[in-house]
Amino acid sequence: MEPRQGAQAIRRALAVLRILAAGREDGVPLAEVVRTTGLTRPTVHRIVHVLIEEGIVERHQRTGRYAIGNQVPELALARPRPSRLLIAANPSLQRASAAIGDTLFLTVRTGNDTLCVDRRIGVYPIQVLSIEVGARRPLGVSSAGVAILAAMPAQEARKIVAANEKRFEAYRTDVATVLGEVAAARRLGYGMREIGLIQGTKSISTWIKTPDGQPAAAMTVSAVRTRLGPRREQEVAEILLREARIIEQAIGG
Amino acid sequence: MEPRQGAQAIRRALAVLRILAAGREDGVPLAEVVRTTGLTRPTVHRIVHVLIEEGIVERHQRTGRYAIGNQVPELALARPRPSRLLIAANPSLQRASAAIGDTLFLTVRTGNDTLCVDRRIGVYPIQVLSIEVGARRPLGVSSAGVAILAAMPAQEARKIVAANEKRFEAYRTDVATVLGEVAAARRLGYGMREIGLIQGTKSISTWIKTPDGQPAAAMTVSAVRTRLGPRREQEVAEILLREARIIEQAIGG
DNA sequence: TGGTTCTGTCCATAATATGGACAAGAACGC
DNA sequence: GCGTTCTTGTCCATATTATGGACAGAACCA
Repeated sequence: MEPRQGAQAIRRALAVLRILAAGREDGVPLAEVVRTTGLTRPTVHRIVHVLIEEGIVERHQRTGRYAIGNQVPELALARPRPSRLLIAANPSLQRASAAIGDTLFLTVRTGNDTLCVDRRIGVYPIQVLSIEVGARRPLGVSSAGVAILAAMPAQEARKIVAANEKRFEAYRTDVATVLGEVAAARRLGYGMREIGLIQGTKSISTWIKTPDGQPAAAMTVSAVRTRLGPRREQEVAEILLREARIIEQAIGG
Repeated sequence: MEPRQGAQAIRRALAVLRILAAGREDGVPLAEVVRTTGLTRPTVHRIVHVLIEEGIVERHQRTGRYAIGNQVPELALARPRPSRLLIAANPSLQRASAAIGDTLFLTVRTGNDTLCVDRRIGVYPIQVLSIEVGARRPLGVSSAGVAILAAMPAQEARKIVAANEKRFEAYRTDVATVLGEVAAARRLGYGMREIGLIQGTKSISTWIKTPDGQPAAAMTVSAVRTRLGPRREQEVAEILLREARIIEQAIGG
C-alpha cells in the first residue's frame, strides 16, 4: 500500500526538508544533511539549491548553513490555525502546569521525529526551558519520544528506531539504549529519563493516544533532578496520566 | 542564474503545493490543479498521492479535494514565529485601523501570488471580511495584487501577469484588464478597485517597498462602496501612504 | 440511452535525476 | 611555509526515473 513510485526526487527533497527543520533557525550544514539522509552529496546539493531558488530553503549568509525558508510558513497559512490536539490539550496543560509548577511540554510525533508544539512555564523559580516550541528531535532521544515509542506496537517502534540510527550519535545514544528505555517505559506506564538532554535535569512523559490506539502526542514535565525524587515522580506521573486520559477523551469525541 | 536543472519533479511538486495552498481548508479538485499548472493529469495525480503518503497533502473524505496537509505547519514551526514585516507593520496597522474604521489587510507577495498575512477589523459596523489571513490569490486579481505589480518594474509585472493568465478566468478577469489596472495604479500612486472581489465593495491599496526597491507588501482598506466616495478615498489613501512610508523605514533600519 | 464531467492506472519511452570523480576553498597543526 | 582534513561546489556519461498518451471506471445529467 505504501510504496507508490515515480517520485523518488520528491521524497528525497522532503527528507532533506525534515532534516533542515530539525536545525531550526540556525540551519544545518550540507555535510550533515548528507550524513543523516544517506544521500550522496551531489544529490543533496542539487535538491537544496533548487529549494533555495523556489524559496523553500534559505541559506545563512555568514555560516553557509541551510534552513527552512520563508515560503514554508506561507504555505502553512493555508491551514486553519490551532490544531484539534492543541485545543483539546489546552485546559489539561493549564491544570497540570498549575498543579506541578515545573515546565510542561506537549510533543507530537511527525514521521520519525518528535516535535514540540506547546510549552507551559510553571511557577517554580527554576525552570527547564531547553526545549522550545518547534524543536524537533529523532524519536527516541527525549523522554517524550520514548513515551511515544512505548505507546506503539513494538515492531513499529523498532522500525523507527532503526531508521533513526544515523542520527542518534549526535545525541550520544544508540539503538540498544533507546530500545531499553522504551521497554522500561512500557513497564512503568510512562516515559522517564534520569539524565535529560540537559545535565542535571529529569523528565517524565505520558503518552496520549488517538481513538484508534495510535500514539498522538506526549505530555512531559522537565525539572532539575532534585525536584523529582521517587515520591514526587509518582505524584507528577499520576497527574500527567490523569490529564492524558482527559485529552484522549477530548480528541476522541 | 535561475535555471538550475536536475529537479523538474521537485519544482512541479512545489507548483502543485502552491495551487493547493490557494484552496485553503476546502482544497482543490485534481482537475483544477491540472488546469492551472498545465501539467498532465497522470503527473499531477502521481505527485499529489506521493505528497499524501508523505503527509504534506491531505485529501478530504467527502469531497475528494486535495489540500495542504498537517506536516506543512509542522515544518513551518522550524522558523521563528512572527516575521520582521509583521512586527514592523503592527503599529501602523493599529493606527490606520483606528483612524479609518474599515477593515485593513496586510498582503505580501509570494511567487506569483498575493498572500494575506494580517487583518484588522475596524469600528465601523459594516466590515468587509471577505479576505482572511492565509488567503492566496494570483497577483493581479485583488487591489493589493495590483498595487504590488504597480510597484515593480513594468517588465517583471508583465511576466507575472502572463504566468497567471490561466488562473485569471476563475476571477473573471484577464491579462489586458489587469495590466490596465496596474498602469492606472502607477499613475494614481496607489491601487484601487471600484468593483472589489465582492459585489458592492471598493478597495484601496498602497505598496510597501524594501530598501532595495522591491515591493514587499501592500496595505489595503476594503469597505462598502458608499463609504469610499472621492473625498474619503483621498483621505484614506493619504493615511495609507503615510503609514506605508513609516513601515518602509522600520524594515529598512 | 449517450454525453459530459470527474478520477485513477498502465507501461513503453524519452527525458530526467543520479553519483563517481575531480576541484577548490577553509581551518587546523606544525 | 605545506600537508592534512574538513568543508562545498561542479561536471557529465549513464541508467534509473518520471513522463504522458491511451484506456477505463465512476458519477452526474438530460
